[in-house]
Amino acid sequence: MRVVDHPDAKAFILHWGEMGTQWGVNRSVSQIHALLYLSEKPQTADAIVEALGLARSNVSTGLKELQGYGIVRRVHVEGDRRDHFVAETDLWEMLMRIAAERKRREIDPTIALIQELAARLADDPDAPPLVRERVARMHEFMATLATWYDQVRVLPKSTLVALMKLGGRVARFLPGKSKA
Amino acid sequence: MRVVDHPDAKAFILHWGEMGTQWGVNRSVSQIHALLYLSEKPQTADAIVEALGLARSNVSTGLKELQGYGIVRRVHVEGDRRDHFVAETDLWEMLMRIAAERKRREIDPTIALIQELAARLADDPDAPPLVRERVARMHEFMATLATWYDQVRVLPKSTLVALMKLGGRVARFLPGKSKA
DNA sequence: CTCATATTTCTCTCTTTCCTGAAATGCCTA
DNA sequence: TAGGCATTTCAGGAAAGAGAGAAATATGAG
Repeated sequence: MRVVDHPDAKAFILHWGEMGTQWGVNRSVSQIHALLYLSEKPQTADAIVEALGLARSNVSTGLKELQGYGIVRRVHVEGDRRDHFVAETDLWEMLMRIAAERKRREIDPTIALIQELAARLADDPDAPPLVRERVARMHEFMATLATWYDQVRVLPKSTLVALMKLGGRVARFLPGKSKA
Repeated sequence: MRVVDHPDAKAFILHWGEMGTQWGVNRSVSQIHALLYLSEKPQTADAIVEALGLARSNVSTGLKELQGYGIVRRVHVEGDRRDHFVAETDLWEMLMRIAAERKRREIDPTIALIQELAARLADDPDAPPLVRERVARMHEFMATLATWYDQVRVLPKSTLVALMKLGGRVARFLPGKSKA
């Protein structure tokens, strides 16, 4: 019996697909990911085609995209020539990889562009002062976030989990916040 | 002279629009936001129409959406009957509000659904054990993140900024991590 | 090396989303 | 409360994106 035959599994996959579309990921890609996440054994592209009712070509593209994010990988199954695929099941790992890839694709180029705009505006006597300032502030803000992210991403997963469990209580450790 | 007449300001607005599309926000909405962010004075809807070359109705809808996110607000200008609009210029505030709204619209309903699925699967003897487990783990993971977020969002902005500046060094404060 | 099978690429169609212009509604002022 | 100006709603058309199927390419076994 296929995973997709269970109504709750199906509901999960469909919702995951919709969720994807709201974050700029195409529906098929998210659905394929959800299916693999719920699958016990590595799945062939054809099994995915059958389970989700998508075109073979579409599944191929989707799998490539998911591998690009590093959250799905190809595995070899003994005695079968076809490629099989499995999803990353550690959710922390999954989140970190998606974040890393979206930063690389979208955030980093944005920071680079804004930096260039800020630099040009700084030297331009015709630039409206407020535009100059706001673009500079935006660059500074995004660069700060990026730096923070780069530091946090390399922490061991166990440390991240511990920090998360700590929640708002991390604030205690700041100077002048020792009480709470 | 309009902000949009400066080439770098225009580049900023166009890029912001594209960025929006990649995150599921429509191009016009993001462009309107960028324009207001760079504008010194409150702008009328008609000024936005003229600056961005959009239809009046489209601008109206976009402004409503931005107000829904809480990052643009209507202001009254003395002696002018028309509505004027300004963007939130504190970038921390902006980010937090966008996060809050997207959580409310997309994440919370997702958690609710997955919780329900997990509950049903737990009672269903026909549910594949692995599906049961994976859905439960997904719920747990998202709920943990949501709880963390709820705790962090209420910290004063100054505390958040301080924590960010601390970067990876927060890890020092964890038990067993005193060195570093 | 050849054939069979698996995978990817490409183009065209279909769907969805976006945007516009017109009509309707709301609101202020006289 | 009537008239004008401002805003919103709505339905149709345009643009963008997703998906299907056919053709091309790659891979591996014999």
